[in-house]
Amino acid sequence: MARRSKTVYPAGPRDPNREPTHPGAILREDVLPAIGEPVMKVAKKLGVTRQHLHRILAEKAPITPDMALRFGKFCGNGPGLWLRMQQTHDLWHAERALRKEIGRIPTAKAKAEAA
Amino acid sequence: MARRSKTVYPAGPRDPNREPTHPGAILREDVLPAIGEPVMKVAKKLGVTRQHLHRILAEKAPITPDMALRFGKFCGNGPGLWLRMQQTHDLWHAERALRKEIGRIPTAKAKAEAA
DNA sequence: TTCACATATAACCCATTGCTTGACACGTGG
DNA sequence: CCACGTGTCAAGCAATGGGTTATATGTGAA
Repeated sequence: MARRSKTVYPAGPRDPNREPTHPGAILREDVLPAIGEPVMKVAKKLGVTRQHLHRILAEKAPITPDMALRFGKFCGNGPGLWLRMQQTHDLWHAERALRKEIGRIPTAKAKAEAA
Repeated sequence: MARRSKTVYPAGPRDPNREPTHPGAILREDVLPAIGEPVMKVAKKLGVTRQHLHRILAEKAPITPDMALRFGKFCGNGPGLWLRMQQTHDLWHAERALRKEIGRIPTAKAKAEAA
């Protein structure tokens, strides 16, 4: 099993201080080992360069909708999983980067329009 | 109520031939009217230019994680909704654009490694 | 009428991103 | 040696997100 977290079970609600797992980690630690094919061939089948696949595995490139569709087909589980993981990851980083700015945005109250 | 679909209830599974609603449509047709504030002021509060907000309302700019956080705070419902809508929208378009290419990607079978 | 303020759209510019190409060092097995 | 693989880097390119400026249109008040 992958060594991504010490938490075993149950996971409980997300810890906002831990960076959400990059989908590349799952691919690197779980998926590709299970497949057992060399990265070169996988990249070829996916229709991307081996360098780009490496960068995803190194968590240096994100899973775009494009890539989610490719992995989804290749893994047989559809694009949703990969896309959601990436989105969670992105959101976590954006939240950190914009925390101060978001704090300044007021919450709008719905105007009581005509009944 | 907005005139985005003839379907009333129940919605049923997604119709793959209909383009998923762009989040800008919800903002334009439901949210902003309910708020009742001029676009200029909303843009100011969100911390973006009014032109950019217009582009979103015209469905010509996407909801990025950045913008999702802003709308999430402003609307009080968090970024998830907006981000998911955009993702669904993006995925639908990517699926169309890459249909042929994805078809060529084989589905990998897990190698039966050591027991 | 003019003025202030709003909507809505378009063109341009710029920094960033996703991905490819090409190259490099390194390892392993025939 | 050589074929094949891993892993990383730098340069380049096309596309994108967003700001800035400008223009056309509309509306209510002095």
